[in-house]
Amino acid sequence: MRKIRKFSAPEPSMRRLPAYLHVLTRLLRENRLYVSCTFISNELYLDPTQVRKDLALTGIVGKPRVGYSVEELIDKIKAFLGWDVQRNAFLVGVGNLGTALLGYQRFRLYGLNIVTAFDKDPRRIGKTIFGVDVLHVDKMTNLALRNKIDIGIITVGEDAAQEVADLMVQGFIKGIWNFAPKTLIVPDDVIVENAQLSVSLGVLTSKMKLSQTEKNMV
Amino acid sequence: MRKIRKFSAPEPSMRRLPAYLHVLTRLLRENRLYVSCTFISNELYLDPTQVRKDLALTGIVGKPRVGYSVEELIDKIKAFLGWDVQRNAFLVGVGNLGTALLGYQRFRLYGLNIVTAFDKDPRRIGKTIFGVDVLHVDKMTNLALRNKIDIGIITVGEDAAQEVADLMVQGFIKGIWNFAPKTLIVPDDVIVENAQLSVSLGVLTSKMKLSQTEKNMV
DNA sequence: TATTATTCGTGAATTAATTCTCTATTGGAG
DNA sequence: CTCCAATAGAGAATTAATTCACGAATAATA
Repeated sequence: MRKIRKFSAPEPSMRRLPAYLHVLTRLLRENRLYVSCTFISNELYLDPTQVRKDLALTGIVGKPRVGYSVEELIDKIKAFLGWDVQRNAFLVGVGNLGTALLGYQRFRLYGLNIVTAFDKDPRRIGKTIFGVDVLHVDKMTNLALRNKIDIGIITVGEDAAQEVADLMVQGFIKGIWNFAPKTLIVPDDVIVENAQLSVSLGVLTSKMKLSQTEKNMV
Repeated sequence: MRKIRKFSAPEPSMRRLPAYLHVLTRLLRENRLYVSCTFISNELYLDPTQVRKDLALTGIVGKPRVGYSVEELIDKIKAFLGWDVQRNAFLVGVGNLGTALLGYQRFRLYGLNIVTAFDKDPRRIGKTIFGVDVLHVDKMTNLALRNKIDIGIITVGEDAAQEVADLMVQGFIKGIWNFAPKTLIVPDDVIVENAQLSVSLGVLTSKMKLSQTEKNMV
């Protein structure tokens, strides 16, 4: 029996999907037509059943003894991640990180199209960075309403983050990608994904510390 | 009975700790001496028991009816995350993202000190970016051996990532912070933390898609 | 054509993480 | 001084995620 599409997926699974895509695009370049869970699990040091269950989320159906079609699998994963459609985004905060994101070509692969950037600093306003115009943040809400913007990227400091989020909500932006070290308050129908660098660094340094402690004990 | 320090911690807990720190440093600025789990859980929309268990990982002891000492809690969390000591780091790949990381002042708060940057592109070598010298990547391994480098930050493309990781391993770097969209192969005693932007973006766009589907059904 | 090895898919078992429930403590109010 | 309300802490119960075990399908091989 076919399972009914769930409205949520395990977040750990979602976080693994992009890694599968990296392996798969390489295989596509190498002109491989089929791939098995076993192969992917070896490449990424994961349990094969886990890979199978993750891939099943996308609705892919494999052939026993053969595996999955590489091309089809890529399409299904992209579709599952929502990377099969283009999404227009506004970016607020053209500091170092914001600038880097504006220049990150790879976002095209994920359907992310940064349309315009915003800032408060007059020295930045009026510039064009990697082909993206920088306007005053006051203009954002109205432009978002007029142009149907899907995603708001917040790369301002923690002090301004909530304020910027409020403006995005007013502009009917339904997805916020928040790089500021601040927990944002938004209505229920707005999705916030936090992408603080500190989280990742904390996991690394914490693990380094723990492994150091372990070594001292042995 | 006092629990013996574990050698590992739930990764979801580790990932929440930096958010606690954001709240706590704000409270410290506001001169608050004590804070309860209930307060923190309200700020961050988390379950109070979850907060309590997370904080317990750090070894903090609270007072009933009062809560935890803000200052002490900050120190314990920082210690648990390994942010109480300074770690020297090399960064390889001075593109947009690498440059942004070099200019990210906040890393000081986490004890991360980027000593030198490396690249292969002759146009970048010899420059000084945000006070950090850029050298040819061939010099990295020897310099790492001589200077005792704790962390290697990889901000090169996927094609060069493994090669760079190998050089870091040769230089006795025990922690790798990998921004390249590639799964790295390293010895057991080296810790790799992946920080691909695509993962976070995938969670956001995937959730946006799922919430859209849900809406269409209702 | 029959056999074998590989792989998918699924349900069960296990392990990890979260949430619930209760007890003990303690500062403040009456 | 006594009672009350807020809170930490710890163990139990629940839920989520991972891993195990096995049956069914199928391409390759003898």
